[in-house]
Amino acid sequence: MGGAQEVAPLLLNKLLVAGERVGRIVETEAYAGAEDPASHAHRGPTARNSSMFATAGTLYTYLSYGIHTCANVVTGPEGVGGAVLLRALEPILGLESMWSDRPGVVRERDLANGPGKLCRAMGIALADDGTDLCDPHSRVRICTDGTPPPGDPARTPRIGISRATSRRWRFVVPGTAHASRPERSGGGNR
DNA sequence: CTTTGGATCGTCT
DNA sequence: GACGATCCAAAGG
Repeated sequence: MGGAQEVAPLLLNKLLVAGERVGRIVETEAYAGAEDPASHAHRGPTARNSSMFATAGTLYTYLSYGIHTCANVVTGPEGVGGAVLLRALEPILGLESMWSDRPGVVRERDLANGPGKLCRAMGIALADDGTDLCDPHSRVRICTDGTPPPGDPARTPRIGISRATSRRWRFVVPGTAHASRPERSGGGNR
């Protein structure tokens, strides 16, 4: 496995499974280790981010703004602290559960078009931190239905951070209606 | 449509 | 004691 910024676009179009719920990943962000000032791993391992330093394929969940759970895929190698934040997905299976866990939502595309919403819709919690996403027996895991990652993912700066804002480490499936923000018109990709 | 501010709490300074 | 890898409702154009 390479660095987080290499893995992030490869996770696009993969399936995230949590119990009976399944969604297709359409938006990711890369966060590196000590070298990345915007990463939780920037200041080294702590009690909160310890699973970020685990082996590749580990789930790292954390509490955001005291309210929301966010989910990351650790990219390894062990001890580095690189991870990919899962920012949005397209609901595939288990829609009934998603609707009931997302009261007030009207449009299907609003079920999981944000990192906090994604965890809520999928039923992923802080307790799932440390899960082995590659183990077929895990409640939360990642697999594929054969759909390859897009050859030309949209690339933008990461959202919601105040440091290292010039790095364009956010990746989106082109044309998706399920990203956290609409496709910007006019295109243009580096 | 865009902008603004409140919610809420664990973690680190 | 301050600050978030966010979300939503409310208010303004």
